[in-house]
Amino acid sequence: MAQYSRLDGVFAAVSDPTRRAVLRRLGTGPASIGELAAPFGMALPSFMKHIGYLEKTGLITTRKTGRVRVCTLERASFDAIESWLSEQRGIWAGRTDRLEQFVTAADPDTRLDTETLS
Amino acid sequence: MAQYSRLDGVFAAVSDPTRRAVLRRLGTGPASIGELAAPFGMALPSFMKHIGYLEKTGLITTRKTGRVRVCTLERASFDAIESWLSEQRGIWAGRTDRLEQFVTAADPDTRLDTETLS
DNA sequence: GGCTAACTTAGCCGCATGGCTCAGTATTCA
DNA sequence: TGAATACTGAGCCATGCGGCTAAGTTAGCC
Repeated sequence: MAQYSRLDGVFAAVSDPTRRAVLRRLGTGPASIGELAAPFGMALPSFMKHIGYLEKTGLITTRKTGRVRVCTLERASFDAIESWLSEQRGIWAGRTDRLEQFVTAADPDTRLDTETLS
Repeated sequence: MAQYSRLDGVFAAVSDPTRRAVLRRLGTGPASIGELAAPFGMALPSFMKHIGYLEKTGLITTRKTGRVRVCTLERASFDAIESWLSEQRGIWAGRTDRLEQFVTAADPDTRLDTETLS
């Protein structure tokens, strides 16, 4: 059991203030590592871990051009959170059937997470 | 500042599949610790840690009656997630001013210049 | 070629998380 | 009263996170 859901990673990634700040900045457009790291009084390797985490969970993508790595926000990955919220709210409303739309339309991980409980 | 910490905790709490399952179950109504723990092949003290975490972050409240502790979902605490999503989407849309209502104590990174997109 | 900028890799450290067991406490029930 | 139920507390352990430094690599420029 304990199947890993995409949600695990997404929520964990978003639980850190540094990473949320990065996501916020990337919401305005792509940026390089150095540019993103500048506002934080943090060693670059430390900052890179955050970037690596965000990329691993699919919240951002990166591409290296020359010696500069550019990060781009992946807006679609936020849908997992939205879906989860909708699911939860659907349960509160007492109509689980309704959210089948969201869940089945989402990625396999979300489905897995759903059937973990029942 | 320091209004983050709530989001930190909420997202961290929600990043665990066991805890999400608990939240889902509690969405249908209050339940005792034992009742909640039953579906998981987990020692009770381990499970209690999850409950403690959920309570600490305000996602649930608990009350002990006799020897049974009953847990209740605190729906309002989900608003923090909703607000954060709204903020993020607001940034994508290029209008930060609008979401000032939600995020009052945001940090300096929230500001951005209106350029691309409407 | 040689210098600098922009990462990148390797490795260390302290603390928190998520699991466990082995008791202990407090109700409830026969 | 005594046993069973339902937690609760203490403490151990492995892993992972978030920070650091030091050294290496690659690209761009004079």
